[in-house]
Amino acid sequence: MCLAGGQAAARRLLLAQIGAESCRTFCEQFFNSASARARLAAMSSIEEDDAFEAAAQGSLSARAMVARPAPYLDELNPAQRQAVEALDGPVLMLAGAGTGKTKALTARIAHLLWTGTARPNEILAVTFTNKAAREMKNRVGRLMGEAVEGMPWLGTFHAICVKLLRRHAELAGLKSNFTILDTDDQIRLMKQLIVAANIDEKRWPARQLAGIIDHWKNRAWTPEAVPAGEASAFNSRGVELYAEYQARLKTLNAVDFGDLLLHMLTIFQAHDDVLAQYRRWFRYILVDEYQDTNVAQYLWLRLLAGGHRNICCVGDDDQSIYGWRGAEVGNILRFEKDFPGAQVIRLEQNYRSTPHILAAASGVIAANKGRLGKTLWTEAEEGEKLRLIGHWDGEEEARWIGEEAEAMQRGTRGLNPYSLDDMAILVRASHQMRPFEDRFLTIGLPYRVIGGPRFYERMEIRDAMAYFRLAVSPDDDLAFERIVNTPKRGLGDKAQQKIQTMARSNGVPLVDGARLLIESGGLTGKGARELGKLIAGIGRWHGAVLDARESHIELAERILDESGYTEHWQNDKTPEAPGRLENLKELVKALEEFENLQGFLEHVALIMDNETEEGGAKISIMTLHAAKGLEFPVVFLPGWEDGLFPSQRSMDETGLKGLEEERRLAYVGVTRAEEVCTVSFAANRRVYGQWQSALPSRFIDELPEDHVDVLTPPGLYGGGYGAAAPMGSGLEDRASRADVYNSPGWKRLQARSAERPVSQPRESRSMVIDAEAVSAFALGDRVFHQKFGYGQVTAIEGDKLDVEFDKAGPKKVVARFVTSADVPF
DNA sequence: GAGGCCATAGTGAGG
DNA sequence: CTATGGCCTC
Repeated sequence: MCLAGGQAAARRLLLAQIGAESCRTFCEQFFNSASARARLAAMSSIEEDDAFEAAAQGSLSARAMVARPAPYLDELNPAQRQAVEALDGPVLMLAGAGTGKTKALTARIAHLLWTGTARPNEILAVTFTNKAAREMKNRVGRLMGEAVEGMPWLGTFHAICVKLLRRHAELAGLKSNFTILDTDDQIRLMKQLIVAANIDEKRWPARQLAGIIDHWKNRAWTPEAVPAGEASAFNSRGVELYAEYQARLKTLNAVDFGDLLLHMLTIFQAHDDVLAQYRRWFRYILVDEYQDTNVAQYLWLRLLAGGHRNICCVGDDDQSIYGWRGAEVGNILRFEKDFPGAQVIRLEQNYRSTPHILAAASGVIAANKGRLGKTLWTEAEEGEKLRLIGHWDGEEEARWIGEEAEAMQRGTRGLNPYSLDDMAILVRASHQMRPFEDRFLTIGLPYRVIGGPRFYERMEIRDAMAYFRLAVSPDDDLAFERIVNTPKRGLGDKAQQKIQTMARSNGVPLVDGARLLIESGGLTGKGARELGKLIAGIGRWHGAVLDARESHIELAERILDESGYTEHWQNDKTPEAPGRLENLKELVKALEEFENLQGFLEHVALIMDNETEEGGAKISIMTLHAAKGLEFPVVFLPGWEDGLFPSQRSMDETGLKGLEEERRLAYVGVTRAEEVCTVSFAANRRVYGQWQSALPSRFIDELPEDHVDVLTPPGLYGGGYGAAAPMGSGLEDRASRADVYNSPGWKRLQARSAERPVSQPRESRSMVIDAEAVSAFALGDRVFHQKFGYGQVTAIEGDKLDVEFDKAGPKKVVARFVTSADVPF
């Protein structure tokens, strides 16, 4: 846009030349020469659409010019190859778990490039996560032999929409430098609106409103378009608040995540010329994880693909697990209707799991109705059956998995040792992680939690970011609100109220409002002095940003020091303070990868992962949702109990639909495993401090018997399970204990275990110990307990011992939980 | 204005 | 049971 005329003409010429080259040379140049990359990088810039179109028009259709066969095709199986070579027209690639979906998708991109069918910038490839986008970029690069810097339109829905919306911001009533609010900002904004609307924010919390509005945006409903049937939402005032929220965002020159898509969708719908332009640009469209698309994304894709219909969607209806987030499985089920004549290609050869694991997964998912249907098969060796084990309570489950992980790590199962990195524990809900963390901490088993609170969501990081945001744009009111009294500047509610009033009555941003307030003498004393310093600071930092002489890293450090924020945490004596200072250092370090603060902020708004990872091998703990797309040789699936998994709440909310989504989640869980998959459940679990019993999950009944191996834990059934009740747990009184054993799942489990020969080749360590343990102790014996460590027996009462532990002091313990300290195992 | 106490709530999680 | 948030007191 702002190129000097001569330069622009030169670039036009250059681009036209590229277009006229044979595609082989083109690819070679593009991927192998730095200058060609630079040219393409320039070409991909959003500001150069004139040049872009010129190039597109001046190009030859070079498709037929390939002489050499493409190298990546040899690595594909027939179905994958078919999916890769069907370049024109609508294609639905139904790719089961572990069938080489990403491989096919990236090969398809490579094929588009290699055959000269499309240039890198004519391909729109959308994913849901940054991780998926990154991986795809890397893999296309590897196939083509170089990093792909010239694929500007490979990214997440949101990242692509940001690029587009910056270009067309004015059509949505925004300036192109709009800010992107995160969830935290949104909620604070809504809270203000709720209070302003005189609604009791206790009964109607902002979080809930945020959820409703998000839901509406996912359905592509603008405030005007929300159907009347939804009007009762949020005390009947949901739509009204939604409209106010949107208006407020507009005045703040801000958007939330949902808006990124919705604004672009409305622009496409209202401006034929804009839509037509992008239909010309994006000649080939690829969509990953199509089963996860919501209505807004679906409509967006349909509009863009509407002309040429060169759209390839990849997905697996059996892995649709984001219905609660607005995803519509219907989108994938309906694909052939939406795009008549579409080719449907099924990828069914699985390269990940053993036949037993696949069969178990298929057995579970078969119970769902309305599937497109796939039959996964594999050439892999038979391997082990899926293992099933019941436990008395959640702690025992955690203990057993800990021991099992250690055993597998040592290779004592008669198999090769596995690294802890090869193992994962997949849970339904994040609170299930805790027993494992507790257990692993006590036995010193290294673990990592995937998907915990993320780096950029931590308080100190968000505070620091707010300072950076103010330095870049001083009129960022939400950022100002966040840090005006952080660190404490003696500016409480009342002072902040005054600033708000002053700003609003003068129609200026909060910083200016604050300045006016001081000048008018409306604020005095310490507060005024501190506020004055803050305002001066913001002015200075903003100057430094504009000036750009100082490196942005030094500037960032200076901002944190001058604002007193670093000092604030240095003076803080809570145990978290050192960690927070560490995080701030990390943040500054992260700046190094960017050229300036603006670039960094843009990046962070869309990318929130925390990728710092060091240390040795660790077992991974994560939710089933977080595990999608990952694979591990060894997978543990604990907590398969009705109510927990399938989740009661999910079933209550959406009935059969919810249950089916839970079942798909089970399918996702099992199919993460390559070699060993262990499902477990506990008869009792402490939930919010209360003991609750549960029946084994109905999904356990759905596991086909021929592919399941029932492991018999010691002391749970087959006699003597009462001994396993932890002391003082209150379980002794539980009348419902027997009920557990009346469920079909349990009976089946017992029937299965009865079929098994008495001695099994693999017995857990505690089983062996157990046999000796019951009668093996005498007063004064040295014993070892997994939780309490070493100690000495001071009394014996049946199967209960009083033990004086060296570290933990006197405790009553059940004999089978201790081992003789003299006997090494 | 800040710190402490009490009440309350508590799936899943991408951008 | 624990984390968070609002309210009340100093």
